[in-house]
Amino acid sequence: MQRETKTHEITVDVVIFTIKKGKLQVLLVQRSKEPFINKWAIPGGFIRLSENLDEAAKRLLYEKSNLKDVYLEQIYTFGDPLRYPNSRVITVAYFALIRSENLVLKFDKSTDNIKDVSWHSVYDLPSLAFDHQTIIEYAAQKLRADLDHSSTAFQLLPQKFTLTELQNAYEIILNTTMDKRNFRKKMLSLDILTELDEYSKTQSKRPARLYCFNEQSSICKS
Amino acid sequence: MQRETKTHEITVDVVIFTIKKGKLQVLLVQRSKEPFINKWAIPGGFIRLSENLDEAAKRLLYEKSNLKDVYLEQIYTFGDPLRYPNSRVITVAYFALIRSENLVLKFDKSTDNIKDVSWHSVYDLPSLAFDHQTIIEYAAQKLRADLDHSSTAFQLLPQKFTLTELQNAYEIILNTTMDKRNFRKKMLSLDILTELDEYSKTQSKRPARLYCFNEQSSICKS
DNA sequence: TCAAAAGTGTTGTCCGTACACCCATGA
DNA sequence: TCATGGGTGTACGGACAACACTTTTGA
Repeated sequence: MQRETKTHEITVDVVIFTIKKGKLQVLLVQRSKEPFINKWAIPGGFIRLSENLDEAAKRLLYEKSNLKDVYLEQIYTFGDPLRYPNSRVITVAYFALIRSENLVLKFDKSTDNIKDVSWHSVYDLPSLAFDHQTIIEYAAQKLRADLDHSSTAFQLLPQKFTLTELQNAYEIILNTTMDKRNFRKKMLSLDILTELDEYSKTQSKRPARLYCFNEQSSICKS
Repeated sequence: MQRETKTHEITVDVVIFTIKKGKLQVLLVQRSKEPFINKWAIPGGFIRLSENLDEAAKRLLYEKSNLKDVYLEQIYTFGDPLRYPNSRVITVAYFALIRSENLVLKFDKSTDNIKDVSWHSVYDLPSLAFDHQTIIEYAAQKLRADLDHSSTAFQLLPQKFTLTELQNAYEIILNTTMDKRNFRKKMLSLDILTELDEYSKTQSKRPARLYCFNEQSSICKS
């Protein structure tokens, strides 16, 4: 990180959320060099001159997770002069939502200066580099605020899901519990779900009906 | 603006809102040089290495309006590679709310490269430089979204105000009309207003009771 | 036949909305 | 005395919250 302290640098950092093992988790990378060697951090990187901020976030996400077509949202821009030691780095924070089933972690230790990559529950984070603790808190707060007003939760579920799975996602994100009947009534009244003629054949006792999410009232593919 | 195109630059732009003549207005500056000579723009500028983003916005606001202690909120960060001709400038947009009564416009034509400064209704904007039209739309949208959830509207009113003035502010910002009885009932039920033993002595016929806003339930100074 | 999760309705409360008239004052 | 804006209450409907039992299946 040789640089003079005369200029600002600007990065994009991406808080990657998934639901895994019944918990809301974020993808963290462990740094293999100073500053904050061995500390965990959210993935990020510099913005190329040719790309806009969303594209930069998308590229970083692809580099880490191999995933495209992921839900991404800008959260906030952090620019405290002291957030980065020995240089001025302003970062535009994003969050991404991915279905953990799809994920193939992909990282290159030599070029990325990363020692390890893994998931961590948002309620049990290791010691984090920079102001990344704050960024994750902002991200989680925005994710929760988004839940009501959009199609956010579906981004974390497989294409076909049961109402119980959907409710679990809400409960995990909001860290609360909800009444089953009220939840179903509400969801079904929103006209955003298509009832499929398929049932889950999982470990449970009674098979549950599967639904899919209609974005823009298009019919889900069966 | 001598620079190479190899680096990003980062600025803060501030959409300054006020209510004036019954309209929601923004402060715009007319550019006296290229690019976009003669076009109007929202005030902005570079971030100093020693200041964080909020401080930069605060300073820019002070330089333009002479006001301190103003309500400021980060909106969004815009970074399209083409938003600025011939260079890459990423901007962190803020909005500010000020009481127009207090305002003394202050600008220095020679150093600011500004030809003129004036207020414009958000519904009747001149042709704007860069992507500033988009930024103002984002700002107005966020301002409207904030109205319910916080003390936002009070930032645009004098310390003591009548319920009709408050309602007018809401109506102007949301570009709608509201029922007087319902509005008053709602506002009074929120426990955020202190009823004063004072009445407006303005042009109107019957004097109206004045209220003030209790931030954190502190008593307004009389 | 049992265990485990799926599925299903009703009731009360609260909040938002619609709606019209009298009051106090200055000119 | 009149014109102008200030000030007030009620009734309806929709949304949300609380609450418990039956059904279906696999083991």
